[in-house]
Order: sequence, then structure tokens, then C-alpha cells
Amino acid sequence: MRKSTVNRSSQTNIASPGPTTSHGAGVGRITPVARVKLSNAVYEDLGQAIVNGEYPTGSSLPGELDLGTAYGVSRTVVREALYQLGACGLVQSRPKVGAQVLPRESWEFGSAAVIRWVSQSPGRAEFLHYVTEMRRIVEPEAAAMSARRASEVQRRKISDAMADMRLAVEREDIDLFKLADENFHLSIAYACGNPLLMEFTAKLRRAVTLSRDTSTSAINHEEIVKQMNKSSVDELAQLALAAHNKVAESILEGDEMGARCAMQELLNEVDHALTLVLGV
Amino acid sequence: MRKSTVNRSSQTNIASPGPTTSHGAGVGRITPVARVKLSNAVYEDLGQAIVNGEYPTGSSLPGELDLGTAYGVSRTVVREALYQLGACGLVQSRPKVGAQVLPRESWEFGSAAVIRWVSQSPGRAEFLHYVTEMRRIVEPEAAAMSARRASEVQRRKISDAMADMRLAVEREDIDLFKLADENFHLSIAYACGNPLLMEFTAKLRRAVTLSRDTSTSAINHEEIVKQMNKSSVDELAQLALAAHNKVAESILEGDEMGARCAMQELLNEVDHALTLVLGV
DNA sequence: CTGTTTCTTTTGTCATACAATATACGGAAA
DNA sequence: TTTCCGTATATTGTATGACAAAAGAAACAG
Repeated sequence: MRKSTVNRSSQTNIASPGPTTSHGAGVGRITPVARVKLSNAVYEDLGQAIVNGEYPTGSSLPGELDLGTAYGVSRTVVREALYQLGACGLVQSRPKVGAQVLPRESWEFGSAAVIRWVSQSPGRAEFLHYVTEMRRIVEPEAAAMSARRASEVQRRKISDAMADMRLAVEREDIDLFKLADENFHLSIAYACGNPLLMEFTAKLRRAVTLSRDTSTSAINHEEIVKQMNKSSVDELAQLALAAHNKVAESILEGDEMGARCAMQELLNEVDHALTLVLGV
Repeated sequence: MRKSTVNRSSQTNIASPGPTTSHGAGVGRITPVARVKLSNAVYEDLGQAIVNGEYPTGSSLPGELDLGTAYGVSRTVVREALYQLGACGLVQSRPKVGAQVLPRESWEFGSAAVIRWVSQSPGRAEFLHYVTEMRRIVEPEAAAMSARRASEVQRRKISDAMADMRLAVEREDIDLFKLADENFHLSIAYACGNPLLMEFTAKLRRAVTLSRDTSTSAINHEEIVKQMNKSSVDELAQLALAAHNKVAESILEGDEMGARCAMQELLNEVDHALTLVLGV
């Protein structure tokens, strides 16, 4: 059983009976009270734990009362958290048997929370592989649809993202590059005109970002450069910039086929780089 | 405010104060007790109501207490339902302001429940349009991937579904045809080897089925036959059969490109037929 | 050993109480 | 009159206790 407690303050809040009035000497709490709902905190922690595999499929979570004491919250809060987990398809509660972890097939991978948990779980590399495969299916089509249907405002956002990216390469600002990259792909998703495709693409994108940010293995840029047979980080950046630019230009020109192909090419590179980075 | 009550028994359970002991004259309850969790019943009803547009975006649902009396359940139950809705991105609760309906962009269209609600809502035709568009993107790829990666067992399931479909056309058994069609597409999804693609395809498929079954407008087969310039229902069925068969054969032969193209062609027909049926 | 009954544990539901919070109201100042 | 600010108030967030219902576990009879 997990023994972490949700952040209410930092005191030992195992079954603290009294009310939450910050009684006594200030127990070094940083945040004023950090007004997050306790249920959500428990929901997040349990969800991550399940996805991490700490509770195997078919096994039962500790009882509601036990979870309550473990997290230092009431049974009410635990139940509310469990109901949220149920809505994500992670668990199912039955009397006497408790909340059982459902098989992965019934997990809602479309849920933002599940994606977040999986992207930060030990199994994220495998997940990312599938995500990348999906991106190569949907993003080229999203680009093509954007080329056909993007509004004036949406086109502007795409070109704005490109401008940022160009600037980032110029200044060798990696953070700005990441941000521009994110905006680039998201603005294409938003321009495609299909809310389903939009949401799905955005979530795939989010999974990539989360996985990457979770990977503690310091990314060795030099190593990537070498493995991709490029002479310098700068050359790699220029390459990426060109690939993105081709996509943007095609979309702005309304060239469906061009946008599709350019995006395919771009994702080929991304896939390659990610493989090197994460060692899948 | 909605005034429907969840099915516990059929008595007028608006604000029945006492315990659930079926006091008084037997109020004609049919099901013994219908052991569904009340929270889930409320969750389903509220979810459908929100998706149906009965609570506009940004508006607040009635208070938890009011909802409780309206449904004849306790506040606890209402809260558990609201937490599930929150997990789907439909609402967000805040003190004093209540559970506000979030904009459609934050709805989790990947959630099975949301798909169910949308597919049965008045706006299902538009949704189905987007679903069809997505199918034309992902299913051809799923077919291609299946052609490359399907295991022996999975290939068998595909050919089994084809056999059923052939039988259905022979016997002019529409229900069997629907079942076989469902199995055909699902078995391809399962064979593709990517759980994300699998889940997504299955859900798109489910949305189609639900929308179709919800459409009360009796499907006029003759009309469809006429509009598609075919001479008879039988000819149309033979056509569908041939299209499916081509997909199946390509997959079984391991012909990626063939499978992709065959599926594209199949979906073109499906799209056309659906348009006629639902009058999009 | 097997089938049945009873027991016991855990969830499902209800009710109540209080704390925390955000809107709404009302009064004071400009 | 208008604006700003504090207070009032209604509603959610959390805790607790109680009981009914369900289902596995144990005890028992055959």
C-alpha cells in the first residue's frame, strides 16, 4: 500500500481528527493552503500509481477506509477520487471486493489524465512509440485538411509559430524552440476543422511533450548530432527549421498534397530523433 | 431544471425524506431493486442532458442539494456523479458558483461515455460527419498495419467475419450483416498492433453504430438504392460484400497498400450511404 | 468432500455538521 | 449618483457516523 499523503500542509496528517484550522506553530507550510481539492489530489496520486503498475490488473486497491487513513483524508474524499478513476476506466468498485484495477484495454487513453499518467510512467517509452505511430497517421492528414480549410486567423497563427521558431534557431534558444514547435503543431491541429482530429492531435502532442520532459536522462545533443550524421547542432536545427517551414508554406499556399508530404517527412525526422533520445 | 428521477423504483421519489424502505402500498415497482449504482444513473442522465444542450456552456447546473431532491437521491450521490462528469471534462465545480458546464473543447471526446452521449444527442449528425472523416483517416492505416502485423488468430477472426457477412448477404439477414460488419472492422482494429489506434478505431466504430441506432427515422432502403443508382437492394449488398472482401483478401495476403486502398474505397461507399441515410 | 447456511467485511447510500469560498448585498466615501 | 469595500449569505468542500446491501469467508450439515 502506498503511504504518501496528499499535500494539505506538511504536517503528519495521518488521521488528524481536528478541523483544518492551522493550529499551533506554523509548521513550515510554504503554500498558504494550496487550494486544491483533496479528492483531486488523491485521484492524481492513485491514478499515477495504478498506471505505474503499483496495483496490478485485477487486484483490488486498499479499502476506502484504509486509503482514507493512508492519505489522511475522509472516506468521502476517497470515494470521490475513486469515482473519477472509474470514469477513466481504471477501476471498478464492487461491494466487499473493493476497487479493482481494470485491464489496460478498458483504460480511456483518450482521457487527458490517463495520457498524463502514462506519459510519466515507467512504460512511457513504449507508449511514446505508439503515439509516434499515431502522429504519423493523423498529423499529415491534419496538415492537408488545414491547407484546405484554415481560416485567415489560423493561417496567421501558423506563420507566427514559424516566425518564433526561426527566431529560436537564430538565437539558439532551445526553450523558445520547444514552445514554437508546440504552437506550430497545435495551430495546425486547430486549423484542421475537425474537432475530433483537433483533440486527438493535441493529446498526442501533449503525450510527446510530457514523455520528453519526464525523461530524466539528460538529452545529449552532441550524441544525437553524431548519430544523425550531422556536423553540428546548428545544422540539425536548420534542418528541422526547413522541414517545418515546408509544411507551413504548403498549408499557407493551400497545397494539400504538399502539406501532407512535408508533414510526413517532418515526422520521419522527429521519429528518428526521438528514438535516439529515448533509446526505444 | 430536469425533473427526471433515477430508476430506483417507479414511485414519485421527489424529496422522499424517509429511508428507502418501501413504505406504504406497493407502488408498482417492476424491477426488484435494479441494482445499479445511483451515482451512475445520475451521471448518465446529467451527462446526456449536458451534451443535449439542456445546460448551455458556462451555465451552472442546479445546486447539489436541488439535484439531489430532483433525482430523489442524497447529496453524496449527486457529488459522486458530478465528479465523474468532471473527469470527462463536462463540468467543473467551484464553491458558491456550482458545477459549470465547460466549453465543448474541454470535453473528452475520447471518453466512451461522452461518445455515447454525443452519438445519441440531437447534434449526432454533425458529430457523425466528423467521425466519418476520422475513420477515413485511421481505418485505411489500420488495415495496412494489420496486413503487416496481424497474427494467425487475428487473421482468422477477420476471415470469420467475412464468412458471416457472406452468409448474411446470402440469407438477406440485415441483423447478421450489421453484426458481421461490426466484427469485421473491430477485428481489423484489434489486429493493427497499436493499442491507441485500436481503441480509437473501436470508438469511432461505436459512435457510428450508436448514431445509426438512435436515428429514429426509419431507414428507407429503397430510397438509398435509388439514390445510389443501383437496381436493387441485392446489388447494393453484393457491392458492399465485394468491397469488404477486397479489404480482407489484401490483409490476409499481407498486401499493405492493397489493404489501405481497399479500405479507402470501402469507406467512400459507407460515407455516401450514411449521408443518404442521415441526410447530413 | 460437497452443498448450504450464516457470518463478516466492505461498499453503497443517507444524513448532518462545519469550514472555505465566491457572489451579492449594503453602506461609506468621493 | 457612482465607486469602493466590508459583510452577509448561499453553496461547495470535507468530515463523521450510521445503516442497508452485497459478496466473499467461514462454519456447519449431509
